[in-house]
Amino acid sequence: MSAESKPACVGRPRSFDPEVALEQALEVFWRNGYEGASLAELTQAMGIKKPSMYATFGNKEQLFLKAIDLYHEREGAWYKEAYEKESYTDFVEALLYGAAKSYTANDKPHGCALVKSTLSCSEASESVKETLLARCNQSDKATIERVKLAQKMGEVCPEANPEAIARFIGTMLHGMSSQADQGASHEELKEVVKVAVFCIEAAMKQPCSV
Amino acid sequence: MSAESKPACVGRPRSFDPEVALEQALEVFWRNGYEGASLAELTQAMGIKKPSMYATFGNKEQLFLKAIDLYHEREGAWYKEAYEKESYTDFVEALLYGAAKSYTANDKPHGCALVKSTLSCSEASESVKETLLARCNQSDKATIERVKLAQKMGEVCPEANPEAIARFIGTMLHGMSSQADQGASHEELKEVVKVAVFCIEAAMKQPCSV
DNA sequence: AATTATCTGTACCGCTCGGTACTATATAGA
DNA sequence: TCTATATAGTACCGAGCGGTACAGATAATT
Repeated sequence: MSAESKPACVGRPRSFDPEVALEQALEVFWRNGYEGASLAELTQAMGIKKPSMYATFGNKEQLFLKAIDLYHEREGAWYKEAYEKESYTDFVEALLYGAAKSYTANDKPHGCALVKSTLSCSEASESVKETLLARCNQSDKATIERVKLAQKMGEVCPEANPEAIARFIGTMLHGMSSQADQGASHEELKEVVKVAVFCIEAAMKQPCSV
Repeated sequence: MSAESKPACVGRPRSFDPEVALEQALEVFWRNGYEGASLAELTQAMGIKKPSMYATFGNKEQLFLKAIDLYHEREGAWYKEAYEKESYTDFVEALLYGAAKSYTANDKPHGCALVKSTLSCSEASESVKETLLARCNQSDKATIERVKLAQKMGEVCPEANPEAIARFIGTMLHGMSSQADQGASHEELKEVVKVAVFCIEAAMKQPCSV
């Protein structure tokens, strides 16, 4: 962070921890999306007043982007773990089951904070939406590369279209976020993943045409 | 409709067609979601002033619900067609390919109006969200029944979990809406469906464990 | 022509939004 | 103790929100 990197050892000391405040803000954004979260609700959750928030984080948009950074740090663990799996099927299973768990954690808002925020951005906040989309594209590209690797290793048949398979996985993740947001439980999402994984692995035993 | 059912042959005649105005409103809601669509933008698109809109449709919420009714009438065709297919695989293919086409039509906003609106409802408009969720649940139940029928006809193995399979299909639809909203093309969505259909049909040739 | 009923358009309501000017307060250094 | 610096809190800004009161316009009825 840049805002609190200054020692600020001269004036009146800050009476709150910016990191903790950012966690509270993230929870509000996660629950209500970027536009749905008002400054009044945000600052109340953070336990500070508006001028303190502006002095520390800049404005609502920058606060949101920093909160999303924190989201990646905190909630991106299952994502990284999936990419560390050696086999392709382990990767897919870790990704989907990890999402099922992460999207339905009891003490957090349900669904993916990124997907929710991106979808709930109206035209009024296009710049935020584009930043979020750039992040999503980054993830999509990583998935494509992972599928290409699997193809090279013979785990996915050579005729397959890696972009399409990666987008299929991305579609599942987006859909699961939507389902979780609308009230699906961890058990229900696990059942969905079970179906998806069974289908994917059945397809891998078939002569490939896709 | 109830608002324009009165002949209203006494006073000054209405100078616009409520059905046409509703179509314009639907397009705005579809593009921006329920909360993201402002009355100013709505009435401008409808070509009328706010008091005319309130006199004809009640308020923003009722206008939205009527617009969603119209959405079902107009855009629900592919959905009904899928349910008219005799075989299970035809049903699944019609449903998914129909969604791919409907969600990326050139002259319309991309994605599913229902899914988009439901996801972009913050806590401020819970009543709208619950109405939309009730509709979604209705569709989900229909899908479950369709899968159960397929199971009875021997097209899906008897050990399978119809709820899980139906929710998997629903997850695909939600995910595709999200992808379309974020810019995926018809071609890209068709590729995704191709992968999904290939996987599903491969799974059907397998001894079932799901 | 007068009356009555309905619709149209302007101009406004109270409220919330994101954002800020200004004052009071708390610390470090001189 | 006094000054400089940075934060905290109050009270406010203009803009946009959903919604409406009211006066003017347009038709059928008497």
